[in-house]
Amino acid sequence: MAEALQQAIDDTTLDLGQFLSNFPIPTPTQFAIPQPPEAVFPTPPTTPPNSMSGTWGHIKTEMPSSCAMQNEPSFTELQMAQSNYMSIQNQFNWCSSHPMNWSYTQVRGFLTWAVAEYELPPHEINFEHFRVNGAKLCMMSREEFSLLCPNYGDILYLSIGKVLEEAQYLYDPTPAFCEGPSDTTMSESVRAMHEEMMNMEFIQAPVDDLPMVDLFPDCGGITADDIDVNDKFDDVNVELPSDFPPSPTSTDSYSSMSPGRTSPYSFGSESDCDQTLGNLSFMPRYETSDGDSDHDSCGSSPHGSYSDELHMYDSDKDVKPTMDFSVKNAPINMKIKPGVVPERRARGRPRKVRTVTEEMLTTGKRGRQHSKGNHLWEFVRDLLKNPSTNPKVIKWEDRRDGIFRFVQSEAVANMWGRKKNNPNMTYEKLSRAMRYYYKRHILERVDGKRLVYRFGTEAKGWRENE
DNA sequence: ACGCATTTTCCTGATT
DNA sequence: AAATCAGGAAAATGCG
Repeated sequence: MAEALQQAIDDTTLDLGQFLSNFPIPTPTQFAIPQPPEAVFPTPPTTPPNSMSGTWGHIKTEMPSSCAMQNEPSFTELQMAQSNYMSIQNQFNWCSSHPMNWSYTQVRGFLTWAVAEYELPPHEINFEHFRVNGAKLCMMSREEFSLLCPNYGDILYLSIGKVLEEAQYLYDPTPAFCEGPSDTTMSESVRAMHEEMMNMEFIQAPVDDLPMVDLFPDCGGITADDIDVNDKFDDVNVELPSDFPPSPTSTDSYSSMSPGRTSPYSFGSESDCDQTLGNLSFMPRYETSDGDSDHDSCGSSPHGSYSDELHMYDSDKDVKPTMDFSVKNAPINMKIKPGVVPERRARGRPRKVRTVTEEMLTTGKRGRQHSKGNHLWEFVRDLLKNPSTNPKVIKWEDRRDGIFRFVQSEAVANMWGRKKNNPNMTYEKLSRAMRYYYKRHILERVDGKRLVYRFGTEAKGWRENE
């Protein structure tokens, strides 16, 4: 019995030394600086059965334990993750734990699932080649996947990324600084940097008995005040993994996932970046939306703010004034010409440019704009009906009168954005949509109370006996 | 193809 | 001071 247990432990845990060796400890500066834009890469073809939402490419990196304890994961993340991740268990029970925790058997289960899910020809995938535990699988680069499975390594690589993306929500507390300072006083560039940090995703060491790898012992070490606004990128070590796709053709950002990672847990190299950046094509911010929350490891290339800057340079739209960027280390076409004052961005919603390729890998559909049951007010109503969201993120103020309050406004926005495959959703935008409901009497104003709304005569289905 | 409905995005200004 | 509210404007998106 004890032997069997030990065997099981051996099978599920990883070699810590090896694990650590895969984590070159970045300096805070390296960590905080915005990464170059991420080439958009499609997600695997379908979300798991019963999943609540579409794709949402997140791969998290290790987070400081000191941070990990300060904030609980957002409800959105937990709920979605539970829904997606736990719903795809199969006979191997492979998704009952974090991929980093998987035994060889669970890895096999995952492979089995992937073969079925993506309709891969089983004879093309030699499971024996993947005789690794989950930790090792997660460490594998795209090239390694391709080596082990020449024709379908890419898909498997993306697939494990997808699974990690789902798994992260179950295991990952939001780091403290993700809730960082409200920053309307920050310069735009510092704000962008802060947003970049906020958008970094983190994976908590998934093995309970595995010591946390404290990569950033002082997670609060980086603050906006530490950053010289005018030197935002002066010491940027732009890092991209070696497999950073040059000149991506797959640009459906709504279905992008985590293209930049070499492995979900590894870091890229500077030289790689230099080689590839010049070939990248960039999309409008709206297009790159997934990337805001689509970051993977530190070697990846989150593209939120960085692409904004790029965008200033290649478009006369979608630019913000008062931004000052110097990207000494960036390729020439990524730099803002000195003295060029970006024009004010055009009003209205930025035009979207969409190109879809690699459709086989694309789950890719954006949440519908207004299909039945998909309206914002219905979504909000359903959150109120759901005991896992009410009262934690939204709650009744007066159940009978239909008055409710957003407890965690940004969490609700996050969830709404997730439903619509729009990671850029904010409470500000959501609330604008809410205000449109006043005219239609779906909502009524509740004066003097912030974050409080009331269902109107045209809103149905919110009453207890309805 | 077109118009409409429903957002989404951004903005300016006001209020809390 | 920051968050929120208000509502205009314009664009995106899906549906009929």
